[in-house]
Amino acid sequence: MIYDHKKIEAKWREVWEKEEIYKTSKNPKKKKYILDMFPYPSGATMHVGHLEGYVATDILSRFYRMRGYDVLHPMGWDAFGLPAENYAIKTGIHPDKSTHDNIKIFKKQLDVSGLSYDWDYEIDTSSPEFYKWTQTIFIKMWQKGLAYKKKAPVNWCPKDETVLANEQVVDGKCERCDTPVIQKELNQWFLKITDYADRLISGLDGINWPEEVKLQQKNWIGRSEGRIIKFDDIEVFTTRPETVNSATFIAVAGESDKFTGRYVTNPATDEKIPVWEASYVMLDYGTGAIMGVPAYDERDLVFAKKNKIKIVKKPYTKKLIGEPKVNYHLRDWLVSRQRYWGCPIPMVYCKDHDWQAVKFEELPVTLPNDVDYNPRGKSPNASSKTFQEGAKCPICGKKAKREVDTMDTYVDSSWYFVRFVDPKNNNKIVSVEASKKWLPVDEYVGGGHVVQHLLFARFFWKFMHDEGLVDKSLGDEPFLKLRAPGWILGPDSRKMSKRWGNVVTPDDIIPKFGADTLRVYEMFMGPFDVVKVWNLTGVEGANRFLKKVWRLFQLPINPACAGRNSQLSNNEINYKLHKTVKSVTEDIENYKFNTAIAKIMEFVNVLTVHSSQITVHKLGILAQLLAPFAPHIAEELWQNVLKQKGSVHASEWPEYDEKYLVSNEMNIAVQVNGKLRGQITVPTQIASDELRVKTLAKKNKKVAKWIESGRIKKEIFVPNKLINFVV
RNA sequence: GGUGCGGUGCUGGAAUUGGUAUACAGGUUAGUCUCAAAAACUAAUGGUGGCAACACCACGAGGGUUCGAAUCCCUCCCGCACCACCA
Repeated sequence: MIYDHKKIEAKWREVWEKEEIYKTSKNPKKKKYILDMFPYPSGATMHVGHLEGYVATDILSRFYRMRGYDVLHPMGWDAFGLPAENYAIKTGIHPDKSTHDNIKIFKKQLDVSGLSYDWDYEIDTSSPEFYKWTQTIFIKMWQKGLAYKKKAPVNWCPKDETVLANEQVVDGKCERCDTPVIQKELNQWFLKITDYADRLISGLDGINWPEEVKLQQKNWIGRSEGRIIKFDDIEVFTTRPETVNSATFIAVAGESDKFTGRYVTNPATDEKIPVWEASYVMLDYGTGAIMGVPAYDERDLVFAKKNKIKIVKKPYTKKLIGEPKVNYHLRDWLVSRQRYWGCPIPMVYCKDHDWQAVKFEELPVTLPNDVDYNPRGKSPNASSKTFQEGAKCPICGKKAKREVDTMDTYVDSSWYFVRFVDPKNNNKIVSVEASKKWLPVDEYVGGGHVVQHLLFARFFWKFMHDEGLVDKSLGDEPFLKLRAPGWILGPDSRKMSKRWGNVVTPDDIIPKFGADTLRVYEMFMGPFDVVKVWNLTGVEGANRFLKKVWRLFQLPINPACAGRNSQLSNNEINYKLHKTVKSVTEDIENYKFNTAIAKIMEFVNVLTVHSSQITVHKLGILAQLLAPFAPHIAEELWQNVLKQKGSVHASEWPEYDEKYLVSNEMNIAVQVNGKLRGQITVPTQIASDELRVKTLAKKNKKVAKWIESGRIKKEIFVPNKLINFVV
């Protein structure tokens, strides 16, 4: 029988679905919530890079299930967003239709990859059942004063005709279309994330995240401690108040560098100093004005020299003046979007009562279908004839006007992981029981570069936690552990893109090699978190490995002749078996999937060479170790070749026994002056006996040659490992 | 400019509580099988010298600590990522 991945994979996926082996426990005892960052179902198909993280969480989910954990491993769709709307403008196809068509394709791709999601927990942020609760949370924030509307200069993209958050402006350009962003005064809704700035920093200490991602969060928040000092009516912010007596000018934010003609008093010296406009001072940081201290600050020095301002260097003052103040780079989050395909902001405007929230029982405020979503500088919802129907002030009951803007899609992804634990609850965002059963997220996998998503999601969680919307006992961080897969580059070492024609999709690989090969290759490519280059010969290598495993299982099993035509004793092979189980277990826990596979390969090689040692027991363990990585072939081998009862994925993960991890003999390295000169093999019992090892080592011919000429000055003995003679 | 991460065979990478460098793959070469090819299998594969035993040299470069350094410290070079007039 040859390895026919097509037959095997389709067959087992059908069986798994019928037998519902991935259904989530209703009553978890030992829980693990394992989560991917959910995808935006775009028109471009998923490529092998997207799959990397999904395979990793699938391996973890299968592994922890086998270890007796109750696992929640859901998947859903970040379905609102600009691309679907832009597509609609171009083609006339409604975003709801194109998005859901895409979801079907994505889901199919995930399925053929053998991913063990429980689709009963699927969510879709564009469904009224979901966004009803997005609106609920928005209103709860408004009630707490955390959502407010104000006129503000905002970043405006003239091409997309929408405002952008600071985070969506890259080098002064729109992150989506690269159009230069302009400033425009508009009335906008903001969320007061700045109230949480300090907690968003301090919370990082207790969570298991990559240091670089934590650092990015800290930089983004950009906390700096300093003082506000008054120079007459001009306030400046400084982090070095002790240098105020050396301040020789004031600079306020301006377009070009020029003297204003004004002078103000330096409160530390009582001297009159000039007020300048300077382009290097930013309007929206601190007070928009600085004190110029050319003696201690490089940029101030450059400015002073250029404009012939005097430079004075005095020792620091001991007495600090001004008021202590903490400044942040982080701004309040602008969430209004003048767009259609998003969650409507559930607010109404009443002439007498200003902005009011729609009553909870009237939610959701649904997106109208009768809109013209061509951009005309205002929200498409304003063009709907039905959208304003029934809008009334919750206080006086008179007719009111609905907010026509929608929310930034980052709002949806800021709390979706909460909804996943109780996705069908019609009465609450999430029930207390469900939140206590599963939250917080234990393993979160996705791009570490998404600073904003992680910051916003932590902010929402902290709010929900403070308000008791999720149980307070769950702590105030939502993602206990985070790991980010490294990019997979195309075969030409460039980022996969249509433009380069170097996109590799699962459909390019699975029909020919199978999902198991794809999964094994992706995990074997290199360390999970580093950038890797796609290489087809590597895929063939992974396929060769699975074929080799297949052939190994076809060999006759005959325990009676074990040890007869093999140089390996039972003890030795048990040592290798148990060591493999130990390392694979530890490697999976630590996301070291590449070395886990390498160790399985080593064991396969051992069994292939010493085929007389093959037993059902050993092959069974091998199939189990392989199961998280290559679920289909493992199942076929487990059930059909080894005739085991039930699914390998429902079997109990093998335990290793410490007693087998001690072999009979040990290799001791012998060094002379730190250089390896020989090796001796000694019985394990004496491997830590310095005197006996020393005696044996000196007798070794190769070693003797190097020590005969001189007297041994020193001997260093590391038990079980090595002995070093210094001559 | 700042901060962080990294640099190991022909290639991807193992090895980091200091203790036998190059696990596991990929590639290449030779061989077996075949009319031939593919597949599969076997062997070799860091460099230099040597028939060989063996020796010396190699973990970006240089230095240091140590009996012993890919691993720790210092200086420099290179690459990647994020932030960037942040007062």
